[in-house]
Amino acid sequence: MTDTTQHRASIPHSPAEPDARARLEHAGLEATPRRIAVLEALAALPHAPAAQELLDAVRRTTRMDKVTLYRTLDLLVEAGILQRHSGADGAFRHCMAPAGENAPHGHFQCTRCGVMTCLPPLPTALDATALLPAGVTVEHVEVRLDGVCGRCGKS
Amino acid sequence: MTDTTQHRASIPHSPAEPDARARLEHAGLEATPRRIAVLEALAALPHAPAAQELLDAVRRTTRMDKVTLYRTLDLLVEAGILQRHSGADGAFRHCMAPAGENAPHGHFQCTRCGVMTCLPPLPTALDATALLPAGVTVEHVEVRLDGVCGRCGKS
DNA sequence: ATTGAGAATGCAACTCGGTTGCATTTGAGT
DNA sequence: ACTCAAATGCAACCGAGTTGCATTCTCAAT
Repeated sequence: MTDTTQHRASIPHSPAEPDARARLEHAGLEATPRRIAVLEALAALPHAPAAQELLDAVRRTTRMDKVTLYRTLDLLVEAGILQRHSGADGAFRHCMAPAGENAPHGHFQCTRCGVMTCLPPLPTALDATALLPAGVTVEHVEVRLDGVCGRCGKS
Repeated sequence: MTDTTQHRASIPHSPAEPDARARLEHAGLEATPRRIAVLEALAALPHAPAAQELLDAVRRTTRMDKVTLYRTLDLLVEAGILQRHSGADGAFRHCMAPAGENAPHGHFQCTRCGVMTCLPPLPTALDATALLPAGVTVEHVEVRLDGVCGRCGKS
């Protein structure tokens, strides 16, 4: 049968595609169409989207179930390709992990529109470890500034 | 009918009760039994509990619906008596707001047992505002360190 | 090109934290 | 005691994220 369906993500290769594929294969993961689509959609967004927003973006090019998205996000976070951050609304956001692994960055989230944006790497590296109770090990530092973004502030 | 039920929170006044009552009245809120019970339970806990854990604690002395707890927490956060923080698991935790309002504190959360503990006030006051995009206003700073606590680290 | 095994995906149903609407109860002020 | 607004309980709901299982896809070995 001739394949006139849109079951396959037969998008003409976008410029970001080879990069996404490379990142996946470098991490030892299969470079499947959905995973590439997720990475491309994420790279194209100027902020760190919630799962639903990311799903909407991916679906403009690729058919994908929400469960697949959640599993893909788990996988990519596990592989260190993405970072996961908790929003002030209790939903998670994801963004590309910066190249310099050791340069953690914080986020700003608007309490009105909910958009979360990445900040440049933190200069004053939190030496908060000095404040910790004895015997603890820190694996991850989360810094989030909540407030009102420029656009919401005007209206 | 004779009232043999435990509908009323007829706990013999605990030492923390007058304080809780004072805080509520100072904020212009009715000092109802549930609100006092929530504040007492929270003050008695050594960490910042999730709603379910707090509800369990309150129910050891007072009958309370979960909706009432959530509404009470909203109210107390709004009044500045409590602080709300996002856990790494997406659930909120609440703790007493420290006396010095201008001294924000961070939190440590164990990724295994989920317990969130308050840290001393941050010494290196985040001057991250310098990193922010133009036009934004910051209302709240959230700093969370995720890792393994002493107890979980041993086992 | 064919095929077979394991990984990836979709679908449905579910869990869990939190919320909403509405009826009932409580409690402060008369 | 009476009244009326505020507080509470109950049931039903919502959205984010998860689980189980059947189907489809990938890739490697023929």
